[in-house]
Amino acid sequence: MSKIKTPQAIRGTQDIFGADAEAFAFVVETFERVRKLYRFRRVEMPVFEKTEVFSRAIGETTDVVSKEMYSFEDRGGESLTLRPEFTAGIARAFLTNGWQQHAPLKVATHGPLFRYERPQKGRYRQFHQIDAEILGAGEPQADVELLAMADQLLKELGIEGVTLHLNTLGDGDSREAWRAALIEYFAAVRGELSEDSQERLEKNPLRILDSKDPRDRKFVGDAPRIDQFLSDDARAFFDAVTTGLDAAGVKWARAESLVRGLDYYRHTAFEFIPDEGSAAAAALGSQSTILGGGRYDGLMESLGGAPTPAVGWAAGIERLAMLVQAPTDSMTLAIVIEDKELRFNNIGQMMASACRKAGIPTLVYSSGSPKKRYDKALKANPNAIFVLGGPEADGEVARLTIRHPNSPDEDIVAALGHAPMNLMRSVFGVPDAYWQRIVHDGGTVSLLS
RNA sequence: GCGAUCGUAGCUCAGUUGGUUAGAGCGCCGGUUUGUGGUACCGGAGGUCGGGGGUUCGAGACCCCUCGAUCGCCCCA
Repeated sequence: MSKIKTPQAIRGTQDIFGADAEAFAFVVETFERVRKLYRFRRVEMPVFEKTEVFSRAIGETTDVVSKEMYSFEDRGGESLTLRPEFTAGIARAFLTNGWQQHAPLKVATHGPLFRYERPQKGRYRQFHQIDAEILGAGEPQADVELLAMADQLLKELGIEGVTLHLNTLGDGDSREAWRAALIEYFAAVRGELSEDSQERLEKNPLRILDSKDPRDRKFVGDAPRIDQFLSDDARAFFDAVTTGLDAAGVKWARAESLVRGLDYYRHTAFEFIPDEGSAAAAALGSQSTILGGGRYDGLMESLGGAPTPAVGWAAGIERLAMLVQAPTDSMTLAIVIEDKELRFNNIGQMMASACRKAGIPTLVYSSGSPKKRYDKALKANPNAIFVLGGPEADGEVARLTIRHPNSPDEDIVAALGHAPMNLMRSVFGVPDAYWQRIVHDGGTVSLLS
């Protein structure tokens, strides 16, 4: 009989547990709270879509589409793809559900995304993002509000040392003119560029601007700048965004070489990036962007819809979680059942139930030797321990010992309220005043029949 | 897709130029002690040394393949 081999987890997936899971939840909870402050409406989206949703929206030549998608055929032979991002699916939903009627529509969501990449620090094949979009809003104030929300979120998460890097890619015409000028400029020095950038020259010349290779960097400084190609409208739009951010108290830095990888971006493009040398930068390894997005006025048309201006961002939950300290649950009550008689287990469960209904996180220890139970309870670092034991003196039916392993804690006394007190009174006839004093100071209650 | 490092107990790791029966700490289980419980001590369970092949009298150590992990490149959140 051969031993069954335990299957391994899929490469690049994570089983998140413990402090990491708490940090993850803290990010999501904070996002949910902040998005409500800005009245973004919650949406739930499918995890997979027809492949064309992504290939048309994101662009066939992008890395995401050309080599990172999890695509498969369903039983009907249709090509489906696990979503590599939120925006394309939301745009599809906007069109197929007639959400034009709600425009301008502010929506927020979060969940898993999938990209077939080599995993490394802060990058996974299944990863998770929070996402916010404003659909059907062409005015720069939408960009400002969206960024103000992102800025507030990071502050409420307690993330320090991160700066909003902001750029404009101009409108469609500006972007094309700039792109043409960049190709002309870099083509002239083609042979001196890095191999990667010679490749980029064909596929995505804008990306040469933020190449890390020193062979490229020496040419980047003198490369044509978007500002030279901005139309009056595009310039006015960007000015409105920047002055709006100043008014909203959002700090930002101009990043002329910031371009975003996906085809659909127009006008505003931005990333929140840790400052060099900061603790955040160290925690993230080579991954720098924690939140990124921009305006995608052309996207709806690529999906066959009417021209619809929109702007949005997404942030990696794992990356944010690496930068936050989740608040720990402050108050815990541990109930240790010392006697092995079954009825003590039941009394312990009644006590726990009463305490939990009163809002106190409560743990019950009822397995292993009495000493082990107590030791385990101590390791949970509770504010108070109730030890429920059998009778030790004549006339006793049970005794309850209350201990404060750390220091006497007023809060837990207040938080307990009357629920356990009432329980003790009804089960054992303990007077209120006595209970109050015992809980407060620690000690033993003798429970008489 | 490319590169570097790594893979020994549940966890963190030792394991000497290849040489008897593969070790420690923590954790887990059991017990003793401490006369009021987080300590200390004793004992126990737990390993096909990631998997496969090769070299050798002999491989956890060396070689090849493979899977996985970590970090970096590309790209991205």
